[in-house]
Amino acid sequence: MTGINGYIRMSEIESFFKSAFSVDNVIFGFDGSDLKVLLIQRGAAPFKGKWALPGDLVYPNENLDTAAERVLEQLTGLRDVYLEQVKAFGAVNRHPLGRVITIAYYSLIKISDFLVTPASFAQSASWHAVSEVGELAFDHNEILDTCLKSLKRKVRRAPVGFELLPPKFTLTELQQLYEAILDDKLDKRNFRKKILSMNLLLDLNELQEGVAHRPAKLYQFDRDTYEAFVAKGFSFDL
Amino acid sequence: MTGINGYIRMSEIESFFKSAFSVDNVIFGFDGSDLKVLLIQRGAAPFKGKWALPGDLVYPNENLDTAAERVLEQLTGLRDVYLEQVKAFGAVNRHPLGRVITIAYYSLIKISDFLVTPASFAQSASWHAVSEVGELAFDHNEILDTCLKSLKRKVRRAPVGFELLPPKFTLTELQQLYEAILDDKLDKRNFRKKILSMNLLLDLNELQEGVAHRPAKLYQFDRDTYEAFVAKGFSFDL
DNA sequence: CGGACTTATTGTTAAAACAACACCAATTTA
DNA sequence: TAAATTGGTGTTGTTTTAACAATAAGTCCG
Repeated sequence: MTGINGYIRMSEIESFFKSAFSVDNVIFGFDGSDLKVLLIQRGAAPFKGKWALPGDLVYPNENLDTAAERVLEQLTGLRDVYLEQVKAFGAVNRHPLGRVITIAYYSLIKISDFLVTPASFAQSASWHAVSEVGELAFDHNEILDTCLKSLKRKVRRAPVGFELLPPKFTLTELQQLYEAILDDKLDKRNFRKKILSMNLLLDLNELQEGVAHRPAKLYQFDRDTYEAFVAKGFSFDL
Repeated sequence: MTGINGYIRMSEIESFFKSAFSVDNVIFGFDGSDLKVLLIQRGAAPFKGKWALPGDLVYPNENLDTAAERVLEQLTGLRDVYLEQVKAFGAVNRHPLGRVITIAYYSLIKISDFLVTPASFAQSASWHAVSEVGELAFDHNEILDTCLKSLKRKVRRAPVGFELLPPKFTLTELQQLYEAILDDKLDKRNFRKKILSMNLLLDLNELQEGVAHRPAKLYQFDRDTYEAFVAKGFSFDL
């Protein structure tokens, strides 16, 4: 159906409208060696003091995606960020204060863009290596797991990894990012061959600076070429 | 967050609890040549008379998956069926009578099992070829599209196609199923080679009966072997 | 019973993708 | 100028994929 289909009485309808929904956002970042997730420390019950995914109730006149964007912006000040809906979590008792289902999203942000923390509650937000996250509030461990699996799948089939890197990056940095996400070592020569053969990287003819060894060439993701390829049925595959 | 995090007033909380959620279920079947979807004709406003996906509001103390199973069982009488959550749809105005977000699922059933229609509203349910579905109620065309895309992806990476076939089937039937889902012709020899090399089919040493031509061998999906493979990290890929 | 009809079954080959592997180059620093 | 560090590059054998067509086993009809 969806909804009110004539087979339930009006008095019953009201009891259905006693639920709420929220969005929770798994915000991923990459610091050069680890895949990280942005968590907040809860300042109020329930689960006061526990680490949790940033999230909020969805306003009555707000679209789900908009709510997820709002949560992200309130916490990081960032807009126009890569955002993907993953799954709804709706176990009856997942929220101690009532029936709340939550729609899980993940975002990919450039960790270096996250300098200030505009929202009032943000002073208690911090990055945690995904591999070292402890017990979270609510069912947030399950949500994080699901989003991480979803990211692993996604990153092999669409060039979303670039969302986590600064605009200019080296091939080694890119490889380290993939290794962190996939939790697996990749062969350097094969990786470079494959990535470069896709023609999605623009060689900037610039070199790294300030490193104590041979500087690497800097590249930039060529979004225009990518979108032209996609339009023609090209599929990224790693 | 999830929920009530201390940054909104109680009076505001109540207004959040004026929303409802539903599940909608894209029930796929296969009739030997077309991929089909089970639709119901709405008997009440809104969208009275329009075809729609079967769905219902989620009971206050009911899990999402359970609700999707219930919708399926009420319509078809079937239980223990392949069911997958796909996405939440929550545009503010998607439901004319209030804020209702819906969680979309798809199910895969053996069309031959669907003989009787126990639910009272089921007399108006019928199978429609996916390629010929017209305009549906609500945002159900979008939901159907999304579920179909999800099925196409899934069917290449996990052996779920078997859920749509009777227990005994021929390789040609299996191939036709894949062709219907993927909307693409496959090479017969390559298809058979690939499928058989996975060792997921049990040769029953039986032949088709009642066909006006050379009868084909019958096979059965070997779920035990599949699960043993999965446990060892094997991945189905078509 | 034989020929026409229909679908089932099977193998080869060339091209592409993949996996495994090691050495020299460029820069900084001591 | 030598040591340390990371950057960059090719080849080969193996596997996978894609393209392609002839024979086999039954049924049906005359």
